[in-house]
Amino acid sequence: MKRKVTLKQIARELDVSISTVSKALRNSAEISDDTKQKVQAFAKLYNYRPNNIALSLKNRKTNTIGIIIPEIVHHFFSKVIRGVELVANKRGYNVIVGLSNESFSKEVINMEMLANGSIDGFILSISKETLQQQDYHHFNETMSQGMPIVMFDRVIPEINCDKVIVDDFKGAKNAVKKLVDQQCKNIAIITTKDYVSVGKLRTQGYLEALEEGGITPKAKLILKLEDTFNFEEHLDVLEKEIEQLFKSNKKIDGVFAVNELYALTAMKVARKLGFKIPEDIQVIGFTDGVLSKHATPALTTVSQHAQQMGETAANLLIDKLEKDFNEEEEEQFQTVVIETSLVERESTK
Amino acid sequence: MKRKVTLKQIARELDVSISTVSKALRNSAEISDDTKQKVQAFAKLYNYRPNNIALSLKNRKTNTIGIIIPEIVHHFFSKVIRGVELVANKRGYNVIVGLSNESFSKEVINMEMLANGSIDGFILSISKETLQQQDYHHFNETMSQGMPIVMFDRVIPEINCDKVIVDDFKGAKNAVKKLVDQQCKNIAIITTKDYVSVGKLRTQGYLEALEEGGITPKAKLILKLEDTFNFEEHLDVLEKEIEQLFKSNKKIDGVFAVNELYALTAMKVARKLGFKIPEDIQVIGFTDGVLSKHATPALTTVSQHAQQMGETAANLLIDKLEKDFNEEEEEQFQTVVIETSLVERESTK
DNA sequence: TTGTACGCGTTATCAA
DNA sequence: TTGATAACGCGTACAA
Repeated sequence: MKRKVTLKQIARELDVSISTVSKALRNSAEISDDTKQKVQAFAKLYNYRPNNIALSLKNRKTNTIGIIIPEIVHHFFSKVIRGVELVANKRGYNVIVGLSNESFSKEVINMEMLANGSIDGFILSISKETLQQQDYHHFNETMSQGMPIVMFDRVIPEINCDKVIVDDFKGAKNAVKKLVDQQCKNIAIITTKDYVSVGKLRTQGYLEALEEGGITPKAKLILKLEDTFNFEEHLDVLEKEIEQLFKSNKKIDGVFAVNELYALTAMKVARKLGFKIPEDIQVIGFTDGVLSKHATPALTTVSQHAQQMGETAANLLIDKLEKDFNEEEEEQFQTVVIETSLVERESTK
Repeated sequence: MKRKVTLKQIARELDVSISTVSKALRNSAEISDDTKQKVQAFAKLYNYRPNNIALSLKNRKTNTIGIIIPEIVHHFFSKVIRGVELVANKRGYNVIVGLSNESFSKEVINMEMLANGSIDGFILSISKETLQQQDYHHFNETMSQGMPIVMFDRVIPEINCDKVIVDDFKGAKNAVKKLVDQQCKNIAIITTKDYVSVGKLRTQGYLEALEEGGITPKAKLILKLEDTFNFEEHLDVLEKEIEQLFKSNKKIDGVFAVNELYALTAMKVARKLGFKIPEDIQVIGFTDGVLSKHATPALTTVSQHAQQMGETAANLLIDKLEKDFNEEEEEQFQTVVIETSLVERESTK
């Protein structure tokens, strides 16, 4: 079990100095062709590769991006990672993943762990608990130490950093507009409590689409669910909530759900209650998941273009990392909005 | 934009030596309480944290695990990552992710990149292209440099390393046995070409279950699909293949599919052809995905316990990393088999 | 009780 | 053309 070969070992073996070896390997003009040949041949034989850690220490640059997400078993987030990884690799960076598991403390710990020299910058989406507690000191501290952050999807307007977001408002509005155009008169929305920024924005889009369609929004058609509750594991609770919605509003003919699970559950409950989709009730979800495509009927959705979000975030971050610090007068932050698109499937007419 | 504070800066500021600061922070008995207090207070004020990279270089240990997977937008793999991350974090390690995208060259490049000092060991699942080409030099080279590898799911028997696998054979056999017990007489299997080891093993399980059930396997009930082809994006091709299977074998009353997509597509096609599930045809899939749970009807599956695989792999790797090298005479490799379990839903009686 | 020196692996600068 | 030295940030054995 041989260790990785180092410059020092090559130097000793060939009876030259370390710096000669280093220069020879980088094809420096200072070194004679003779020595270069000798060194390079030896290095090749022993498969020499510079040690990344040593380079990181010397250059004070790790060429590694940290990505902190609330959950990885989730199509949206795994697609974002794929996008980040794609761009990162292309531009010579590695990606190190931290999961907050929607917990504030895990988010903080993970970030501190990585911020101590392991990475050059963060790409992250804020955990629900953090959003709820509104404690953002760790973001500000990280940035004040000169480590850039790019936030995506779940972002905070008050924090000064690059952001990549979906146009939640417009995406929701277009979706609901579609329902209005299809002659739906009683359109319900299944959404989250307002502290989840995306839930709030999507609700606003819903409201505006109704207004523009000449429909007066009704409070009882707005179902706001506590999103910290783990519905994935307690589907029955979710089903009851939605069943209640349908039962107390028998004229519902359209549903806009702010995520995939809500949408699918709505379809399931509706069917159970004897409604036909899309004949009696049309349903649209807001998601990038796989469930929609394979559901029966296949769900019409607002696509978020998750991979593109990841790519954009990675490019923003790396651009910042590689920017020449001299030329910039004032630090500039951008917010890139990724346009959504409506993917029409079978749950709408 | 202040940089991260280092021992050196604290030393200069307090007019003591670097090592005094270092010792004071680690609460060494050598240092006077007075100095300790002073140093610790200052460190706290400036939020001093040791630089991970420097520690890695010094200790020749990064406390980071590299995980290489073929694809991240996939429930099985993302669940494995979650398992790895969970254990890794608990034991003080970070996780750095590399995607091979099912490509041999990307797998090699990614591994080389990480093997040069960035990580202490690998957890990986082999790409399809690598399996097909049967070129495993990069695994052997990595290990010969003293970097341990734990393979999961897609493994190679000939390679000497720790492995975590699912009992594909038994899982498949149990599933098919279930169909036999339910009085299915014409059970088809939708599987992959044999170079994907899991496909092969699952096919063998299928065959043995039939034998034991007193059913003679028929070649025309075995559909082997080219798995390098991207069915997810060309679903119509997959549908045609399966439709063909049903049409030329009208008596099919049971289907065992080696993955989620095949199973769902089989259900879809069967329904299209007028069959009822599970009345006319019962279907079982082999997967850990979400689609199964939310499909209509919900799909009975062989669960692989992906997260547990990840946890097991991480524990194996870290155990090896932290093992005292003196006490070991001969390097021992283990293969841990994770038992599958049959999750019965609505697609079987 | 404090400080000096060294080494982890690399590169850049300067001296020989 | 080659080599010695310093530096990146840290911890520790040893000297003062």
